[in-house]
Amino acid sequence: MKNPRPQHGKRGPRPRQLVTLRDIAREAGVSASTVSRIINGTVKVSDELTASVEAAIAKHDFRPDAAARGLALGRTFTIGVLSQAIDSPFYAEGLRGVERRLLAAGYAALFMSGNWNVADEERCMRKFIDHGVDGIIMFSGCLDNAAVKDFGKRCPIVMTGRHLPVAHTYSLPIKDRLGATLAMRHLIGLGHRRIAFIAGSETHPDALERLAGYLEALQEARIPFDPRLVVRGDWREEGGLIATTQLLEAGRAFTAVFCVNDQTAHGAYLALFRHGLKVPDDVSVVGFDDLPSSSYSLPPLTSVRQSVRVLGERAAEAVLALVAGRRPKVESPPVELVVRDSTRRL
Amino acid sequence: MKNPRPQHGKRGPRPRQLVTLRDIAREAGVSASTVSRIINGTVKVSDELTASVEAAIAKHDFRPDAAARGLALGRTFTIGVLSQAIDSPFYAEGLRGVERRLLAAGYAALFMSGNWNVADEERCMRKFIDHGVDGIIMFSGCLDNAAVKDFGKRCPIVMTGRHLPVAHTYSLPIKDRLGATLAMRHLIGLGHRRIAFIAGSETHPDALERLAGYLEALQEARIPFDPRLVVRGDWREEGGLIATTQLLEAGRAFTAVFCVNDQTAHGAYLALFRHGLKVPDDVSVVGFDDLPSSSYSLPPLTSVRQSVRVLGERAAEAVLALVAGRRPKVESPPVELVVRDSTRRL
DNA sequence: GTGAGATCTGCAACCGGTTTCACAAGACTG
DNA sequence: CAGTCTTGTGAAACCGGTTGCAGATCTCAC
Repeated sequence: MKNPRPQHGKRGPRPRQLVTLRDIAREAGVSASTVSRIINGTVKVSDELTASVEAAIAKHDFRPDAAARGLALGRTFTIGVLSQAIDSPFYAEGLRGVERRLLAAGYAALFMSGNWNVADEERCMRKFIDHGVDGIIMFSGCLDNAAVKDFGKRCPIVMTGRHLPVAHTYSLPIKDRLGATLAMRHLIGLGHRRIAFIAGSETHPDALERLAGYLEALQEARIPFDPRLVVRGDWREEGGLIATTQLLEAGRAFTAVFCVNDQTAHGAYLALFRHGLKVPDDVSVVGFDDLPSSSYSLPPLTSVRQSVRVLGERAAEAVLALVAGRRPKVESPPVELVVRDSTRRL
Repeated sequence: MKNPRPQHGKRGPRPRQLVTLRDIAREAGVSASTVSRIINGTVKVSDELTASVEAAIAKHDFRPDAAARGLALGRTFTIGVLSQAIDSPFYAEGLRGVERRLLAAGYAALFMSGNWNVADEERCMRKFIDHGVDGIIMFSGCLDNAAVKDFGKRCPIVMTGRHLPVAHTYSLPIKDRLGATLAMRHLIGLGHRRIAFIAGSETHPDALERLAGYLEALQEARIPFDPRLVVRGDWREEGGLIATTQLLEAGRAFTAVFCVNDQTAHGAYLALFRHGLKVPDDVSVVGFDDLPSSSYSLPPLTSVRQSVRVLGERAAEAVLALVAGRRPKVESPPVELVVRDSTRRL
């Protein structure tokens, strides 16, 4: 005699499957294989049987068990998405894009945050593998290439930012340098010569490239580089606040600030505000990323826009292609400068 | 003769499991059950065998297949988390809290966005079920009670905001009304009498409760309610901008604005700015939620704080308890008013 | 009427773990 | 030294889907 299925709360963790494919098969008077075929539409089944099976499915609101299907099929229809912090407005935009695209394809996303440190990133990646994701999207992580390559052996990976020539891996570059020069040319075109730069972390590739763009634009305009106008931030408001305060208190003369990203610019705003300086009357400010909130800052911020949301969508597109065994054919979204009210002609 | 395992890109979607538990067993000269027991520590196994099995595991970097384990165990160690939008700074904070707590417990989170509409929410919930999540966290959804109850039959649910008396369901109320009265009392205490309110959507329970708090505080102070001072927003910057502009252009006299949330307040800021009004000199503004960015708005925003991150952590705590068959013992985080520079005495 | 071909369906073997149960060996008791 | 109790291990049966293969039925042509 078969013992009854374990009930909910007691010991059995889940009530297992309430109703299984074989239950449906029995009820409809067919075999399990037929039910499976009808659900997946893999082979033509007579209308008669289809109808009776569908009736049984509807009656019990049957949904095939994900784990069982995953086991049989060898895929879980889940993609791991690694960002640095889910509550960073920058990454959030990207995740949004990823989510949309994946959902449309019937995939779900497992989001995890690397917190800007290697150990956490590694842990996340490991967890992705353990959860059996079909693919991984990495938003410009700090994991070294060898490690990524290693994970790449277990499942396809799409990276934004970095380029990595590994099989079953795809890279979606971010046009950091170009974006930075756009911002700088804008300021220079308005007559600014003393332009400060609030940088990101010293190791992050995106940060380095943006700095490179800053330098390139200066050189292009034959403006001598003054290292005292470059201060390190931390990608966040706080860093921008501290760095700008530092510049101001050190008495550095500057008429404009280019910030490595919008959050930094918001911090800079506050520092300027506290020192009684007005944007753009006293100092012009340009950001990078064009966060949604930036069009609501006071004054609305001029910023470099490379839609992170679109980047996310494309990354999702690419990872789906990899999973399906196709070669992805997607490009990074275009970069442009969005001019608002935080910059003015000298 | 056994045919070789399918290779990566070609036909088989995934390379299946590179190395299985039975492979390890064979290599270590033991049975599969022993390996399983060693991995999970369910039963004591002799040190000798343990050592040789662990060696084999390490050698091949073996990781048990999630789908297979999920099938056998009846759980997937995955929790579905429904918010309205992953890129909303409000929800992002909550998701962050959820993520932390779940990760610590070895669970992963499947995040999905309901986009403030019932159809999407329902679709998300269905997807959660299809993916076999062990539990669900809903951040104040708009799904009706009956539907939630229905999903509750399939897996445990924790809701924030709403209260729902259903088995295997737990609610974590948000102290909307109390928070709103705190904000209002602050303004009234500063001498304001003409206080506008920018509301949220008309149906959302949180929005209604905050409105109720607004009314309650007015009544408490014996200030007559002027319906023309209440305008509907949409929880976002844009709604705040439009609503405030409307108030200003209709020539309504007011000395303070209480906004249903911080994003709305940021929109209000911009509207006031565009009309040449200064905060707090001309108009005082109070928000709700105390988003991280609010301490960087100009001027820094006075706001009601009920840590959404902590709320997320507690929700995660609760859902883990439910999954384990325990009764959750968690409470909503406290509410307090954070006074910054956007309000002044009349 | 029979054979070839096409179409539909069921059996049974898988996917890769976990767990019940039985059994063997060692530890204790009397 | 027989008998009971513990303890460690393996064989085999699950979990709930998918799918290769073979057999059944039906069509059509000669």
